[in-house]
Amino acid sequence: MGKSDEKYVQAPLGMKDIFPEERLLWIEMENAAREEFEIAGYHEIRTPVFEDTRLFVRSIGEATDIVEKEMYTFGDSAGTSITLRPENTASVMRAYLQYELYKTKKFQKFYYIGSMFRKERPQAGRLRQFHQMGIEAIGSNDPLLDVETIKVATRVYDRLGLGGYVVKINTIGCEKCRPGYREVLKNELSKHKDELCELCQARIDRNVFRVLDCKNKKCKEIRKNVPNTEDHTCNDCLEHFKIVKGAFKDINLEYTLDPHLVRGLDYYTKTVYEITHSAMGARDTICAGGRYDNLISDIGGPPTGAVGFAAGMEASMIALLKTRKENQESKPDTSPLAPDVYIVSIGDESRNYCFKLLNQLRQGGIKVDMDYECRTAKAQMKVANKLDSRFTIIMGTDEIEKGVIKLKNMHTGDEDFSEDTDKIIEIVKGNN
RNA sequence: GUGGGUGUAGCUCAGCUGGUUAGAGCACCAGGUUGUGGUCCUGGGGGUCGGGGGUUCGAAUCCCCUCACUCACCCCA
Repeated sequence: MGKSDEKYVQAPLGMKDIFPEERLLWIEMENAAREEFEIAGYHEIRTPVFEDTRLFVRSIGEATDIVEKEMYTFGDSAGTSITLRPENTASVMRAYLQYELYKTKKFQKFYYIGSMFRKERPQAGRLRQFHQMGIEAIGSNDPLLDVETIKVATRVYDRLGLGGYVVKINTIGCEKCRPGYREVLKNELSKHKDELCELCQARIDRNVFRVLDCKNKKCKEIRKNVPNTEDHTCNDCLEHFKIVKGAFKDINLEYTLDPHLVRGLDYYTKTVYEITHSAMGARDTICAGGRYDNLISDIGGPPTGAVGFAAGMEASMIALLKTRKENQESKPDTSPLAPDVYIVSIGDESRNYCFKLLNQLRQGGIKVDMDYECRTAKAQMKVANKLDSRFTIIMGTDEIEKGVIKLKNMHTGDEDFSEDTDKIIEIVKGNN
């Protein structure tokens, strides 16, 4: 079969397979996240991978690129429009609302880890099916929670040994002061419209805040003379932000104030933040989040303060791999995928005997495998070596007749005989 | 959606301005060692040179189309 064969099918664009070796890193990252999340009192919620399309349109915002052109939207047989989740926050809020969790316990903490879907052109660390892990603290306006969520994210990275990340924070105001600032920005920038890059000219009407983080030189020049976010933020938001900054100091967490930091999703209010990593290059955000006090009311619930983040797992992994490579971390002596024992069967007549032994050893908790290709003893030994098996058991007619098991230590080359399977299990387990 | 780059063996890649049966390293398989790995030696299998069309006596090489992958932009994690 060739790649031109009409039967040949490959994974759709932007979809990736993760094989056992790479999966080890995923497990490591997931475990680090789970442990830190649980330590901070966040518990896992698993929401459906698809939702009613309206949920995302209302929460993320109609005019965002995600909703306009990046969602995987289908009609089901009943004619309702469903969409593969492009992010998880909306779903968590929907669940909070749907089960009226606020009635029994207003304040709740959740975390999630899972696949998200966005139909965009894939590139480094960005796929159409990608993975995010994140936390949400729902039901409180406490600024301390803004900082808590950031601290939890950094603890996950610290646990993984990812150094060199930068925490950036900003406030984007609330529904009271944000519209006013939007108008001021529009007016100011319109005066220099001709000097702005083509993209920013469009952004003035579309999403004026985006001009603030444009990388174009001229745009950077122009916005220097534009009033700052904080000048147009209401007292409420300023006070909130002040407490946030103070809390950073209290727990010795470093941050960079980035007045140009904006968010692309409509639901953010007040504090927004990003964690970036230099190993990434052009697109350096590995984690982003903020407060979204209006999201729940936007989808029909009571006014409810909430804050959280989403970390891109592929992006985080690229950063992690790069720093590990730079630090030249030594590889473990034994492969985590290696079996403890590989059974070499000599002669077809011994195979059933070996299969029985294999199952006895597995019953005893030993990671053990054998040859299923009826290969020569030499070939089986090679496989054992390749798998990095610590032991081999060599069984031929001699051993079976004598009623013994021949155990070979692959590191030392020593061979031992034993009549007792339990003794074998003991030896293997004692040699970790 | 826009722009650039790349498609030759399972993997990483050679293959000069078109010239005989398309190569290397690694990996794989077998033998050397008739029941024993990691080193070494010997041999072997595997490619319609992404696909289609064109130019030519002759195309992996030049031209066109197409597909795939990849990087960047937009946007976002």
